[in-house]
Amino acid sequence: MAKSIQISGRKKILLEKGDKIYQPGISVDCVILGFHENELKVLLLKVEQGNQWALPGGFIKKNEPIENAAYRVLQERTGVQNIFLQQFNVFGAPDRSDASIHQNRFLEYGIKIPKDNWLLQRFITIGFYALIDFSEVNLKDVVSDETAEWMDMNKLSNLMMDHAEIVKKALETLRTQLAYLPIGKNLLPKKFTMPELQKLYETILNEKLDRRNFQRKLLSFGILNRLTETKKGGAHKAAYLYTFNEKKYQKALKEGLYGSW
Amino acid sequence: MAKSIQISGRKKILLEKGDKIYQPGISVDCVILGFHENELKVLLLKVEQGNQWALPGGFIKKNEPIENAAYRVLQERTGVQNIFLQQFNVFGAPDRSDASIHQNRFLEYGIKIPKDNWLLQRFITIGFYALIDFSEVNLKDVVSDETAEWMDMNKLSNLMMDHAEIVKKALETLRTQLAYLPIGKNLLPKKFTMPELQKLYETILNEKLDRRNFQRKLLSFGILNRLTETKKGGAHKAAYLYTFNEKKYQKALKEGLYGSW
DNA sequence: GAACTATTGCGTTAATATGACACAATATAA
DNA sequence: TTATATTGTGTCATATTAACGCAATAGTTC
Repeated sequence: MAKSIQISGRKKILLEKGDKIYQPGISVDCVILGFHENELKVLLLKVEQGNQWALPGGFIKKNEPIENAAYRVLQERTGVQNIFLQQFNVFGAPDRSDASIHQNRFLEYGIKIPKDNWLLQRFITIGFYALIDFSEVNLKDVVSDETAEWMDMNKLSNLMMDHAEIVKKALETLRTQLAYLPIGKNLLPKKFTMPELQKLYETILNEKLDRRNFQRKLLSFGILNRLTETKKGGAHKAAYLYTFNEKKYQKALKEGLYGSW
Repeated sequence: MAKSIQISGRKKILLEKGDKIYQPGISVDCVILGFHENELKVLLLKVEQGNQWALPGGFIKKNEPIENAAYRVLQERTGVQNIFLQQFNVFGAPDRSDASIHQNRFLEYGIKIPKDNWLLQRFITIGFYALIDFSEVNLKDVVSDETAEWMDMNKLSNLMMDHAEIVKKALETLRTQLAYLPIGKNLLPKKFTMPELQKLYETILNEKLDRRNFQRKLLSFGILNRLTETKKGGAHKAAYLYTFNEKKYQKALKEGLYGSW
């Protein structure tokens, strides 16, 4: 009970005086992607009212770099350190904001809705996508009445506002980046097998790939180290384990996998 | 003289009451690219004080789509209709803003600098890049004391604030997009020759390309129509003129030039 | 513990794309 | 008319990609 009041107090301060701390009219929203049981997952928060889901988001402090704000959101929700984080698009349709949630909160507090309250204005949001290792995530509920949950990318429904569009754009961006960036590292555990990596690619691209050609292509990038260990327990021939070669991986991140033209 | 006062009055209103009209703390900046005499050009504005140059930028009206704001800037400066316009990155380092310009303007007007004036706050800017046909541009000076000028991409200097970084990022984005988007259409006149198109690619990529292989590749995309006309007057063998096949071009814009994977 | 099964590692071949270059055609200039 | 630089078209060797074969093997079944 004490905790609830404390949280409630924090929310109330944010509601009424957030504009003293944060940049007005701008937010960040994170499309946090993980890979589990051959499914691409998105981390979503259940909003208090209704049966809707929202992307984890936040505001930018008055003196804070934007990436930092996105990183804060990630830390609060997942606790994961090793994260691939990248802004991909700004969403700013004039009617995208939905003030009703904040209005309802005023009603909860029994406060008359202040027409010029900062949260009731138009918000432009900067979309970030994050790739993280599902197995390292410990879902943290910073705010007790918000439930964080992994949802199947293919089974999303009831996303609030324009969040479905944001997720869609994030996935599109990831697909194009896949062609010239080494993507697997942040989505998979440190050690992984070639079939696992392939499943990840197939899931993102929503397309079957030839096992042998896939292996040849990824090895040709020269960013993988094959270990002597194999992954046993899989009821069939054991697959070799791989790790990313950190040095070459970083180089590929900067320069891309191809010389393009 | 009357015009100058009128303009001055408009500026003063923007300065003092812009926050009633525009979203606070957010701007758009446009990297307007043109191609002329085998050079990639950027449209820049000379700022009043000092010997500095700035990207054409503007603010977002309270009920205006972001793209619209960028488009307004383009229209004001160039008058061109057929434009490729795309947001590519948000720039929001806390120290990127430079309030001194606006502060000086207050001094000009003999007004004591209001500490909480909206223009003196931190601004986050959304970078757009635009590709336009140089030959169609009529540089318009909306504000009489601002000079708009095409500058060589390779000879930029004295850009204000973080505008050099913004231009750099725009060029990087253009280069990667070149690999899977049909770029030439908006940068060239309706009719153009293969050597001209090649020069454009070479300039953007900063790299020599083989004439014959280039032609084969671009024709293989199937987005060009060869006309029966040739471009004469070039002191040597006349080159065929081409146009973009509008239908196939639009399709390629959406789906990319390759199937990627 | 021998046979079975699904999966993995490693390889081959044909089709396609790319890179490097040769040669004939031609619009202007000399 | 000839010279010259540039364009249109084609060739060939090489690299990359797509499609597929076969032996090895971890666990399962009997």
